[in-house]
Amino acid sequence: MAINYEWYKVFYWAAKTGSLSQAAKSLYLTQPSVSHAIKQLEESFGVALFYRTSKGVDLTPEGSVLYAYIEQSQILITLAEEKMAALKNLDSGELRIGGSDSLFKHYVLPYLEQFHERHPGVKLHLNHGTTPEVITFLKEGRIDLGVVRMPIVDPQLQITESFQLRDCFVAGARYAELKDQVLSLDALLQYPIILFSRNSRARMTITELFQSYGYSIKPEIEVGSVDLLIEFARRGLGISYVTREFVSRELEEGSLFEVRLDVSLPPSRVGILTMRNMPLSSAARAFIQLVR
Amino acid sequence: MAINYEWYKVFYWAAKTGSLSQAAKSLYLTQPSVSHAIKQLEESFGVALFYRTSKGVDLTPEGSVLYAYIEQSQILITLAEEKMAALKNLDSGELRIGGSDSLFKHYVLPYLEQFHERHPGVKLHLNHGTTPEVITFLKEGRIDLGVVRMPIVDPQLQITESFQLRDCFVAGARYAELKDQVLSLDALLQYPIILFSRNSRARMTITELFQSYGYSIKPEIEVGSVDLLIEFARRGLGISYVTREFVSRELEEGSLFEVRLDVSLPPSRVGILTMRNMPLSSAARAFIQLVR
DNA sequence: CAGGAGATATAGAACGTTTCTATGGCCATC
DNA sequence: GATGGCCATAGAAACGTTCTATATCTCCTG
Repeated sequence: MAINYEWYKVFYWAAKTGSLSQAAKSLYLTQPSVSHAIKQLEESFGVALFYRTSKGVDLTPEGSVLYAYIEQSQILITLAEEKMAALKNLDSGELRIGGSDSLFKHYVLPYLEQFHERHPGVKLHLNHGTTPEVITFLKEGRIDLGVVRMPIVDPQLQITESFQLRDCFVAGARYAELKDQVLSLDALLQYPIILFSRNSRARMTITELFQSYGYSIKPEIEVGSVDLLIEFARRGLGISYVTREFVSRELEEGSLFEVRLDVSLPPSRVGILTMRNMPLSSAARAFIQLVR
Repeated sequence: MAINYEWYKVFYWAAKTGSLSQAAKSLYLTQPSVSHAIKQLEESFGVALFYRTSKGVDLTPEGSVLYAYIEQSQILITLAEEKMAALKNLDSGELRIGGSDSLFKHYVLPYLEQFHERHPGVKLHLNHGTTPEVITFLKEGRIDLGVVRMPIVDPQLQITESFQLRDCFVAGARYAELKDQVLSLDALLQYPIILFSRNSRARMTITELFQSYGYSIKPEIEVGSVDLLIEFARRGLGISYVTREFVSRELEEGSLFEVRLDVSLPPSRVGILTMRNMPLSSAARAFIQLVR
């Protein structure tokens, strides 16, 4: 006869309490059910597991041997169930996010702080990379979600659009004369331009914009981080193309000002990427909920 | 929803094989059954356990956590089942027997040898004691079976009668003149008698026999072991009252001879005692089978 | 690009097994 | 001798697993 693992649960409680009636209570069953389950277990092994006494039941030597194993097994299952509950309640687990450094710093960080405050048991892993790298991480299962600039077109990905970002050109005190002007693209190109290095979405966007107007934008300086973009502009090395939301502090304190143009720069959104058709972890679900 | 421990078995195999179809084969189920079980487990936890891919299934991070526990648990259960099979097949386990030293030496030993040869994995424990002690051991669960002289009357005990023993008086060369005689009880009492110490069944039996004929038997010497009983008789210190089966070697080689009497001494049987209403271990069952 | 192979998901019916109630027997205790 | 607690048994009912049949998706192949 095949053994039903449920019987082990019954056996465990019967042995632990020394009473079929008690076991029945613990398991919210009736005593005959427990009696029946034990009987089937005994028949399966062809060995008696309990001595029936007037006070309850005692393990036979064979029953004791079985109990030694089953007790451990049941304890592990109990631990597993507690652990799963902890995972679901976000008392443990982990959240792995991919994205660019600048998005992390300016956009994800406040949410992460909030998330961590609410769920201190969840470990956070941040993997920075370019948008294609983030998508690869996602497809390889190395991260739970990616935070990148829109637009992204990929049928495998589930995209949740979030915050809107507007890019703009900014300059420092050195070009103070531009403060009150509205420049044409043509006029802007007379100044030294600082752009983010090639493989970024912002760079592609602005290049395409100039092309669509028949111009070609060629940066004087290329840098690899948003921080340098800002720093170079402040020091007057040129006019930087940045995301306005990332320089809000500098704009407020006046160390940078926006160079207005006579064309509008297309806004873009931050998208949260997850794998379509792949279940999300509780932590990832909770984080997306928070961001939305 | 309450978790059915059978689902863990399904989960284990699904995770182990990385395929619901494979798990179904291993468990002799159909694929939809496995799919259903996993689904219920996931619903119980409120967490996805597997990523479904075109090639099969992969554990989610949460599923991996669960698997770490469940794998151990299932391995323990497998070990338990193997151990129980070994116990039943008498590849392991133990057999605890209580009885008197003399019965062990002359009666139980050959059977034990045979048993041990057949089931070398079964550990043997011998506890010697008087008949009342053996019965106490039995009732306390310290031994599986007792080997004692009949008769025993105890409603709690299950008694299997076995070999017949006949007691007799034996003497050594010193009393060679008795070899061809048939003595009356009266005549026997003229000789020095050697008896086993008080609290033995044999002693009680012979005392009662003499009393029933109106005599009183008073030993010259009392000893505490059958070996001494034999040794003293051989050295001519008196006539010993022994179990004939225990001195068969001495009778054959002629170092002792039986002193015949004109009354017949009542035979007694060896009884194998077990607890009534208590299941026997496989080893005990096998041993009793062997002895009968 | 169409089609096949193989994977999982879903729906609904059938089957089997657990679970229950009711009862009896046993033992210890009062 | 009565009472209460314990386990075993019997039979019925309800529940849940398991099945067959089918759908959907992906990957691989001709």
